[in-house]
Amino acid sequence: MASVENTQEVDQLVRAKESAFLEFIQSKGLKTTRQRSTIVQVFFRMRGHISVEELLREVKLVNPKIGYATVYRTLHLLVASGLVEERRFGDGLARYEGRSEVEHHDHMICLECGQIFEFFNPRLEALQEKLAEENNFKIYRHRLELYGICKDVESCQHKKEMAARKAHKATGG
Amino acid sequence: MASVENTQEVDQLVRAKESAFLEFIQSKGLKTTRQRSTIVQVFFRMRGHISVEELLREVKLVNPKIGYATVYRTLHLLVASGLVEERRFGDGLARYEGRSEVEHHDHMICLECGQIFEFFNPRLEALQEKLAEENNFKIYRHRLELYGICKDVESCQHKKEMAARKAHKATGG
DNA sequence: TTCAATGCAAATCTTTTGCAATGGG
DNA sequence: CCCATTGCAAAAGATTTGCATTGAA
Repeated sequence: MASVENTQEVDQLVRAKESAFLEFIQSKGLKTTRQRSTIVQVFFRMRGHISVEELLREVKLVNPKIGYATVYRTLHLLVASGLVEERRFGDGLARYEGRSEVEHHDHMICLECGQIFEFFNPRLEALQEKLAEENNFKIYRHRLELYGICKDVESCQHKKEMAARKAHKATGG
Repeated sequence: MASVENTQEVDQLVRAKESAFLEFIQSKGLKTTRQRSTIVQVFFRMRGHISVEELLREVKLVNPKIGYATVYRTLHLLVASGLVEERRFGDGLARYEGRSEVEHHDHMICLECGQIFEFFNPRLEALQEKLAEENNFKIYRHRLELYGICKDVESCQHKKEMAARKAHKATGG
């Protein structure tokens, strides 16, 4: 689910993110370390909604001495810096997202294949603002997740229909 | 946050919920027990977004012998029966909601006082459906949570403003 | 009588923390 | 040099599970 990429484009993005992180680190009077550098670079080279375990696995390929604690601590710093967002989709473990965090977006989660799609709609955002206003509520942030079945490459909706038909056939005859 | 009520109306609702639960239990070939009955009755007598700990506390007032394990197990059955919904608002512990689950609704969570408000808007629902359709996605369920500051009885927005002003005054002079 | 349910404690899983050793500024 | 950071292991907090005992059907 969380793959690693290597292109010039990615290199550039990783460098930009890392220097933004260093700026944050320094602004707080904290220290730049080999471990933090490794974790940040590996993180931004990954794509998707990354769990701590997934990140640690990749980090260990670069430096096997780095452990859970440092990864957790660095992720917290990344979240504090605003470069990364923490999300929870209900399976009890945090996931971190940093690649496409520039613009806010919402999520569609496929219950069949586990894929997570991102989307954004201005009307939806506006409507939420309007509703909040009507209720004297000031929104700081929000979270919208649609859980269902996607019609992706492998066509989960198709598979689902086939399975249902098969089950019906089995019980019916 | 989770209070207990006693009115004829509530009695009736609790009885209805309990018999629905018994029906589910029996349909699955499971057994009705004193403990399950207690937990279900106490749960539906409570209001709000109930944590396991809150529920256990109330349950123990009725039967102190009942422990965490049984409460967890019964809540899972309640969720499986469709009478109760599990929610997670990001503080790392599950909350259960059963009282007003008849119609779907979304949530506004006040970051100041912790209160959780429920709301529902058909246009919002329709817009989500439309977006999903455009993306060939079939929604089974969704979750929308607005995090911010409420303007409730104690006026969190007012308190927030005062605090900011105070801080400004302190640093400014 | 039979097998699910209970209650306890132990185990699990994710995340955090204490602390001695390390290393950046 | 000073103090933040690391790495390990232990702790913490929420939830699950193993198992002997209890109790519904």
